Amino acid sequence: MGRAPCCDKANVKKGPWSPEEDAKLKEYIEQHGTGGNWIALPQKIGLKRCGKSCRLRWLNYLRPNIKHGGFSEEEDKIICSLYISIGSRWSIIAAQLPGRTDNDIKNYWNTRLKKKLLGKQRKEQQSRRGNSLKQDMKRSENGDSMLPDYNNQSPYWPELPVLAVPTPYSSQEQRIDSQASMRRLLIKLGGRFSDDGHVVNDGTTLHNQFPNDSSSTDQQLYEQTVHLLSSSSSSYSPMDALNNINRGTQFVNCQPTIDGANLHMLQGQSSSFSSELQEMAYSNPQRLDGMEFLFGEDMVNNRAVTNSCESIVWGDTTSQLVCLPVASDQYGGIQQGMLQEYAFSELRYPGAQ
DNA sequence: AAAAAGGCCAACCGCAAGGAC
DNA sequence: GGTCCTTGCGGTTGGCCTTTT
Repeated sequence: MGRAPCCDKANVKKGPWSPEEDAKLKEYIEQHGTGGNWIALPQKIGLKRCGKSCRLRWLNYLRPNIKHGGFSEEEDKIICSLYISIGSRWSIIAAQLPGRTDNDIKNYWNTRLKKKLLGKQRKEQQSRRGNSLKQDMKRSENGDSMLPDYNNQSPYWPELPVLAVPTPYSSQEQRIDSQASMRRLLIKLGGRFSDDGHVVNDGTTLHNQFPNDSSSTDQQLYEQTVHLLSSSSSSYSPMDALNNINRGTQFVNCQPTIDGANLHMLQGQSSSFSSELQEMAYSNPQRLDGMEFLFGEDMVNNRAVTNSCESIVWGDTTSQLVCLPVASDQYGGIQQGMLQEYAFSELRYPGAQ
């Protein structure tokens, strides 16, 4: 038995909404609310529309305080940061941008922001490649390796935002709102708060909440969000509330989220763009200066990482909340990074090396 | 000036989660 | 506990608009 259709498809209008339909819907909802039942709503007001369509129209266009277009630099940064951190969870991203809808952000990302960032990065890559090609040829003449000089390249990383969350808060009220917002976000992602408002994070809690499974995106999502918040500017107020979380907390048997050999994505999201970013990050840990907020101090500073059997201690700093990649036995440290970058570059610029 | 290509965005679709019964 | 229904979400599509050839 198949699923029952949510509405009578034959008797339902599709396509763009007319001003009359908009007016009907808006007027009704403003006066009566949705009544908790979108499916029944169009019949009540005599609209030949599917309930889902009404809901979408209301949420994306008719409800008050909706902003369209004109994304600010600040919003760009937030979107980029959150996308890199949590992937295409548009509803969560939208929740951090008042007045923006998930659909709007999704469209904006797919049509503009993604290209903007990749374009920048490719441009830099090309100009750098021109320089390094000259160097390679010079080395080749001297009998040196043809492998690129990884130590002398300028940052490969695109000019991504360096601030996870902006600091537009000028009043205490806004700070509180923002804390509440972040709190809701963390709860949504699986976090819990004790009565005093602190995140409950006693090790067992988290261990129980998230299955011991490297594919658990919720766990990773939670970790990354906390990390994101904890690494942002100290002037950002939600951190005041979150700063002390996770002290002494352990993720028992926490699996690394990036497998060194297979270049798994940080959070297992399916976005190829995010994958590209993560690959770049992983293959170029020495180039992540200033990107601590996304990848953790250790990764940025090229310090030791844990292996899959170790617990990750959420110590005095929260910077280790992101599970870091493991250098497998097969490859080692810098060599691995070089190999991966070489392969990645080859993929992007076949025959260029 | 016209056609083609590309960009953009509103809306649709199908799936999954969660609640009600 | 199982089934049905509704909601919410992310991916995709179709059509309009703009730019390029």
